[in-house]
Amino acid sequence: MATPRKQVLIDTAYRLFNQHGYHATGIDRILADSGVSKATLYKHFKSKEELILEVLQQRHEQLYAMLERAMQENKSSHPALALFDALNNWFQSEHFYGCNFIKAGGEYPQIQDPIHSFSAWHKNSVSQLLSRYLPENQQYLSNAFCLLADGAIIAAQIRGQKDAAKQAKIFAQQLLTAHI
Amino acid sequence: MATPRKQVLIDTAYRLFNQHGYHATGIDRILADSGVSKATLYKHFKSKEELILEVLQQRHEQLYAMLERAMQENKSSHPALALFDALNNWFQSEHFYGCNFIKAGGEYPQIQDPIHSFSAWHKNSVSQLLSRYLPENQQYLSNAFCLLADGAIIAAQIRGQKDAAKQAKIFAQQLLTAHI
DNA sequence: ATTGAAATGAACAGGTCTGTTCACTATCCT
DNA sequence: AGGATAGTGAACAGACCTGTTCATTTCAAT
Repeated sequence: MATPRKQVLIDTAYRLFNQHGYHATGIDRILADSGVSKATLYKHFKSKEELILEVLQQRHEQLYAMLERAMQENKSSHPALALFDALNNWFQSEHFYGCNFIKAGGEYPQIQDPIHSFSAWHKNSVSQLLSRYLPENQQYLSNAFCLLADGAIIAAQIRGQKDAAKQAKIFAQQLLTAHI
Repeated sequence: MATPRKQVLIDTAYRLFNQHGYHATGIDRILADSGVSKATLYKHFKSKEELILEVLQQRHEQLYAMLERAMQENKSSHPALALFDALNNWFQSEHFYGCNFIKAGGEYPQIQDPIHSFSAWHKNSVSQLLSRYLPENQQYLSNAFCLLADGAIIAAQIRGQKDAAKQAKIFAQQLLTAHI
């Protein structure tokens, strides 16, 4: 069963946005790479912005599910630390181009922009997910883990520091044990 | 004494890049806002890319000098912690739109791109500056502080969490005291 | 007052951008 | 067989993009 055209567009756009950025990726390039006609794109999405939002929406669902699974499986000493194992796997993969939401929030800096506010919402929901896997008396560490995680993403993306997640995990561990 | 045209262009471009991003800011908008003619721009800069690089260069010098001064003045309990006080001041200012270098590295994702590699170089030089203000036996904390700092920048920029630097400072303090 | 450097304004070239429209085709369901 | 659904290809509009060119103006230093 062939992939529906709409999904082909989303997948292609996702890849191109990652490789080249949102503004730098034109509609025509997405169409050429996906082999879909322009009329079809504008039947499924009323604008480029809507396509971007759907790409981010799907990416959010993937990521959220992946993190939740990782923390439930709990291979690390503490469930919340599994976040950094997941990050590490991501950084090692060929398809790591930084965080979509950080980059989208950077390219659309106005907080009232739907793309920016969706990115903010995503980051908030990850923070809340994290706090569900921290004990009652260590809720405040959710913020620390978010800082370390986003910092690691930046280090890996900008500086090419692919071991950033491993380092972040060590520091997160130290914070956990510092206050038991 | 009037500001030279070249500097007017750099200042205007800096503001517009911050407010709207690099791709989203066209040359014509920079010219209109600065009141400089197009011929003059292309006498001082051979391309838009060169203008971006000079904007980043000046920003790097400002930032680096500011951080070095903050750590030398050393109003916090530990010189390296002054980084977070500086970040906090920045986040509170009206002119905070996130880190130029993170956003530039996001909009120009190819590591061989001069804009991306300059951003990487900037982040590395801040990391080295930091390690100069950490004792011999705590050098590894330079990485931790970088992660916390960049994470705080993202939290403030994307999520509007303006107290991110204050939180980051607390966690940095805990890491410092955890290993004395 | 003259010269020379610096900047201007305006037009132009050649692309690229998003988004629209329309006649036509392929496919599946009944 | 007939009709609905989905997609194609191509052309078009109108705006915006970077970068070039050149005749003209401004202005400070000599």
